[in-house]
Amino acid sequence: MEERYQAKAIEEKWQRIWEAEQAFKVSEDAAKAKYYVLEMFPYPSGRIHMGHVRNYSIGDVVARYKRMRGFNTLHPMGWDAFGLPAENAAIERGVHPEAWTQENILYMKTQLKRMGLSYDWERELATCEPEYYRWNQWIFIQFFKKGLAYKKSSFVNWCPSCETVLANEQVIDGRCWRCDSVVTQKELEQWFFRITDYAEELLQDLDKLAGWPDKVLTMQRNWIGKSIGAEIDFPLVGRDGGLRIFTTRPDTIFGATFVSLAVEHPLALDLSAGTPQEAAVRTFIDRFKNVSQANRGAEEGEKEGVFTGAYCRNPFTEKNIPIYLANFVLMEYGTGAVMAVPAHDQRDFEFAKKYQLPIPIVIQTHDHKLTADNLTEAYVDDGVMVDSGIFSGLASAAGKEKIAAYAEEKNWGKKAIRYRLRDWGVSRQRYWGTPIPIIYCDRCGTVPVPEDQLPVKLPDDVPFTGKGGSPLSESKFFSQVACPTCGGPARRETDTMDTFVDSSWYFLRFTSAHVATAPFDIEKARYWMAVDQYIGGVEHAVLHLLYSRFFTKALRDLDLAKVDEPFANLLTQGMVSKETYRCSEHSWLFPSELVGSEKEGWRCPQCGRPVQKGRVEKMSKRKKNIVDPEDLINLYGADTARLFTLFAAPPEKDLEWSDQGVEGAYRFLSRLWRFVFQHRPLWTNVSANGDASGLSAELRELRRTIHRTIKKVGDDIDGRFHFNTAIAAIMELFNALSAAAQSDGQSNAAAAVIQEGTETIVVLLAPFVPHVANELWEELGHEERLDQVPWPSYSEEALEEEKLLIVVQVNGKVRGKITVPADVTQEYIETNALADPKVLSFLDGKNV
RNA sequence: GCCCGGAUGGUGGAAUUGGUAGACACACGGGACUUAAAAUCCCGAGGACCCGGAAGGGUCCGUGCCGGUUCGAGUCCGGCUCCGGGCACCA
Repeated sequence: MEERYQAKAIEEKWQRIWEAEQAFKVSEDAAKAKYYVLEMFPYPSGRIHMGHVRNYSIGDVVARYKRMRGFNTLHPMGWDAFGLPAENAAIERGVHPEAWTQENILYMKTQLKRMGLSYDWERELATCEPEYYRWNQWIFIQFFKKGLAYKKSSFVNWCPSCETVLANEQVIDGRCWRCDSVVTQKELEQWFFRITDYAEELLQDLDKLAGWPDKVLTMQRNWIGKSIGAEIDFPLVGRDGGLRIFTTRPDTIFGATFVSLAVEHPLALDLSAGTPQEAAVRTFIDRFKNVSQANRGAEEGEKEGVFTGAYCRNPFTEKNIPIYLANFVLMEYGTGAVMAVPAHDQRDFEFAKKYQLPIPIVIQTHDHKLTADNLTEAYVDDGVMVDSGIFSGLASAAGKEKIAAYAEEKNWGKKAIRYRLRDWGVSRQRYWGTPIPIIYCDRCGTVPVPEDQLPVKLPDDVPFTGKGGSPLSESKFFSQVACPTCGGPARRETDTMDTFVDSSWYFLRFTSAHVATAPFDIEKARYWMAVDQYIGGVEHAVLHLLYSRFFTKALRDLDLAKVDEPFANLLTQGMVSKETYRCSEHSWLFPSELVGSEKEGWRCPQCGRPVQKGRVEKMSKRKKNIVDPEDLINLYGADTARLFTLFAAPPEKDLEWSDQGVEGAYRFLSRLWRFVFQHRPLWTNVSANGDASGLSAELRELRRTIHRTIKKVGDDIDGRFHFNTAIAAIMELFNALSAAAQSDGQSNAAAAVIQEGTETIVVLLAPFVPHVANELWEELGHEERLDQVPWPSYSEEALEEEKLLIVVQVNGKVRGKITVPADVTQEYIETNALADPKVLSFLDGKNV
């Protein structure tokens, strides 16, 4: 190798070596401590982007570091390969989703390999392969048998223009994400997973996840949304039965002056039958029933309702109160019926004002300042119960308990707990997903596909039209099937599964990626699970991470998984952003398109208008602020790309892209490279034997710096993930070595310490910039691959300070600095500190 | 509206437990090398002010704003402002 740093040749060389030697292949080894580090696997969109580079660079540092620390380290990679873009490509360009996906996987795999990521590629998997998705189907059937998968009719988001169901996350402000049509509601038969069975455990076990960011824990807690309250029956007046309501504020029940129902409530129409209100109610229901919840208020939060003509009795006040339908009541939460307490609930307050319903105060502030007249908004805080019969005078907190207990005693209702979490609808009317392995027979009903007939493969005779309905039903042979139970004519389910199913257990599959007889090998999973460190974007804080936790628990209850939680530690990395440029006339512009200069101001290439440097935003094609990792690798090499993304910001923070910063990273590697080749000739006769005796004070200090750096870099990587400060410390050490080499590069003693320092830098850099570190290690005359070198340990003896700098503060302000030998007494320091003239000048009186 | 984060030089960011604020890097300025440029190397730098011929030395201010605790606060407490994110009629 020559004296110029040539990233391309070095990187190709080491990637070849790692491949040939299967350097990162692992298997179970009971003798070694295991470590499982996993980055969220990518969707094969075509090319990797900077978010991937950042995510996988972070994971690779952890993997390589843990390996050097002696852990048996599992670091796999695969493809979340089902999903909509492949189907859209098929519709728009006539490529089969399978071909499109495989091509993308192939290309992205070469890109990842060029990053030098230390994956065990033998465990590679793609969720669109029948060998993978057959186990989605198998798990579905196990869930079905346990009642965890079930079918029910439910309202779904429906785009009338695309004629398809939309997932909640595809509805933006009540409109379709693709065509911008107003989303409606449609009732469809859908398959669900009973995730709500695990609501309480999913909530409780968040406390076990000490290694997760608080932010994510909070988001999951809110998503599960546990509410404690009571269900109480309000008997109907003039007919049998009652309305069961759910409330978290039973203490306000004496203030309930009406009841509100969702338009979907089963009794909604029935109650008005035969009353003068019937027509109005029918109109109201028709107006709202197909409108998605997000679109039900004409304006933000506008309350609307209609009287049903019917009454029910508040069991506590024994008064008859009217029943209304209201546009803001949700059928899916609670019971679809709400006791309305206008004085103490803002929605009910607005509703009562609008329809002139009474607003009695039943919770008073402690200074009794609420009156019917001065109430301008609902009083929703705690207080003292008033006008509440025998409960008057109780604090509202105590009242909640007492009222609920009283209702239970009288058999009017019971204490109840509700969650916002809904069961997980997994049916998708799509082609490119896992076929749901169910057969419908007129005689036998809903029958799962027998396990020995799995996988139910995707048919390849489906036209891709983009029209509504399930594409699988267009296949000539797919749907028609003999009933597995009776042999009679039957039809297959033609919906496919939500792709989140695929990603809910792939981390288990990685422990035995190619086992053909089970979703994963139980013993291997027992060895590797849980994932010790999971790394990915915060956008998955709820859905993917919650579904994976649910799957892990459900598979545990099927005696497959042996852990309660899949991911012991979670790191959510920030996004990669860059400045944008925008012309008022011609929208977003690439920086390279701009004309003019930084000093004179940039102008638009089309209209010549001045262009302002815009906000720093997440990299996106639309905003033209992307950097293609491939260009970066071609220009500087993978090591530079890795070094910059790791150095520019701590992993959990957003990273602002800087082209100059990349240059800086490259310069550092070049400088190190040159340094090694320049000084190596001096090291042929010396060896770093760690013997410090006879070294000058300067060299002893240099050795101290070396060992301090070893300690700091280890501490920074381990658990803290402060890669930016770890790299900064390495740079500091390098600066110190450079300075030493310049002032005293000739003596044998100095050469030995500088050699020790240089080797230390190369080893410490191995997790961050593996190619150049490996190459330099070899150039330094080492036979064994740097990947196999253990992480260096620091010497306590070398760390020991001989002299200490003592900062003397007077009233918190630095007034003097004294240097003392490390082994002196307290009095010695005090005496010297008080002898310092500067300190003295600030000490008019006594010292503390 | 509710719940989480965050705010430190020209910029990205350091400061791990309340103890020298601004490590490291980028950008910038100056110098060396060069016919020249690039590359490389060296030096400088928070702000205001003071002493000195100079090298240098010193004082005060300074971590979004106001207040508090403490010998001492970027760090802890109370009250705001702004920015980012999540949830959003959940009874």
